[in-house]
Amino acid sequence: MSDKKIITRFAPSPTGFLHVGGVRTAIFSWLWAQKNNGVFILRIEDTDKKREVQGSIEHILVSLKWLGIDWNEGPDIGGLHGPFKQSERLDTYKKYANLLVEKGLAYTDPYSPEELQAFRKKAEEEKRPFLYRNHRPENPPKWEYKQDGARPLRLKTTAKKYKWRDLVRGDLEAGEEAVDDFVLIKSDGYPTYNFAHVVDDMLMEVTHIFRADEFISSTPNYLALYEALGIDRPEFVTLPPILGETGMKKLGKRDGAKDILDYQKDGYLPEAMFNFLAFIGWNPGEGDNREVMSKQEIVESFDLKHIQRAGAKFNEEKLNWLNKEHIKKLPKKELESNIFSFIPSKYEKYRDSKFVPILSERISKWSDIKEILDSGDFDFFFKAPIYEKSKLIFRNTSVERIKNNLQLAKKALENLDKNNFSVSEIKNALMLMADNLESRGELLHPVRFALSGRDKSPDPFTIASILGKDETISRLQKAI
RNA sequence: GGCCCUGUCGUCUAAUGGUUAGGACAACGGGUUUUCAAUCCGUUAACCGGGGUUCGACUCCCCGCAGGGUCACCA
Repeated sequence: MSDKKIITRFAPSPTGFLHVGGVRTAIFSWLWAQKNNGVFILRIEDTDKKREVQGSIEHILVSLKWLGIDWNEGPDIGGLHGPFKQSERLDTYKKYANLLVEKGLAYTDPYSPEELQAFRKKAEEEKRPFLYRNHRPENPPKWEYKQDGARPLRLKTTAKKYKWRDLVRGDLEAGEEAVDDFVLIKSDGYPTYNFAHVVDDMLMEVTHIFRADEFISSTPNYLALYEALGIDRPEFVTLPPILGETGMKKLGKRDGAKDILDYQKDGYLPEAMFNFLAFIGWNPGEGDNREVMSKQEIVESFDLKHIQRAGAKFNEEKLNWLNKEHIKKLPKKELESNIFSFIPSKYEKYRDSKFVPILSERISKWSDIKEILDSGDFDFFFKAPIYEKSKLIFRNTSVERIKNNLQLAKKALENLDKNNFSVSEIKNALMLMADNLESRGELLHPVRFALSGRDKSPDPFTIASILGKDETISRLQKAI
């Protein structure tokens, strides 16, 4: 590789939200730029006025920022290679379109949409690929650029095989059926993606193009355009598809490709999301078994060599696990403030440091907190439990004995300092008692049940500590 | 149908001719001072098939098979 500055880009179209596939592409491009001290450009491909969705540019910027993906040049901050919205670059496309017309490499499409459709239908019926160049007009009208109602402009291609190198897939080639006279400028005066991205990547000096593998089949067309414009090819880095969890098909909106910001709402950590997405189609390889990695560690380890070729299924279970791992790494303060902010206001009473440990070990994402509290499993902390006598009994210990054991426990706890009613103090006191008995369970189980009134709950020491000395003693007395 | 891509445990993957095919998630079993959770330990589980090349193939070649992509005035 030369000492040329590495420049990558992410070029979404503002047609809605960013889903995991798009973000993954952004992450890989970003990583490669970071890794090489290069430049990462954000470009908005708003050439399809019909599909454009209001507000989606802002939404995209917010999504990337949430994940900690920043750009050196982009629509909001400008930069050397601007403007960064294709709708603001129409003169540029027009200029290069004219250049191709002058060279005799582009021509006007004289057909109506209906005529085209008929050609296409015929090809399909004959089970042949549709090739526009089979219908190339003899004497096309002179091309006229108009904002609207013009004739489309097409590239005049040569039917030939193309070969190229992909940094992930290796040497690729395609038959001449893969090349066709595609549209450069649409009848509304806007360029197509196929034309605009090639011109822009050239002018923005992009060195590496990261994109998903559905673009492999159109690469010969791009190669034809590079030739026509007389420019060098950039490097191609093809990413494997992300597949839906159910099938083999590419993850689309239908089978759950969510807005990446939905994961923020669900309470996933951006670092975990980044980590997870970076590992869809990449890993550090070479016996490096790390999976829980910080963004910085990923940047340092990132390479093109270990980008996968085969598609990978989106596995939410693993995402949950990974998110939990990242939660565990959070500093105490940050853990607490996150948990507090995800406790719904009607459960405000639970916004207390005492609840942080028992909540944090039971969740894999912040939104699980609401589920736990909604389930009522923790209600007993603020509501006196109602006992079902049979559940107080431990195995086949007699009622008398249980009562006696509860008395013992109560006595042990009464001796503790009210102001130092900590988990470890309580544990010491109760264990001392329990160890004198036949089994620890015959003391610990009734105590836990007396405090919680539930089959399942955190351990008795933790509950007692949260309830405080007075409430603990009172519940024990009630149970007795 | 043409062109093209892909193929290791259920899932994500390591391995670049020589390993008892390794790790992680999930599942299952057990331990950890009673239950849940957490944690620790362990178990089950894979090279798509068939031919070659080679002393030796998950790794290289060929032929199949299966899955996917693409054939837009969408990106």
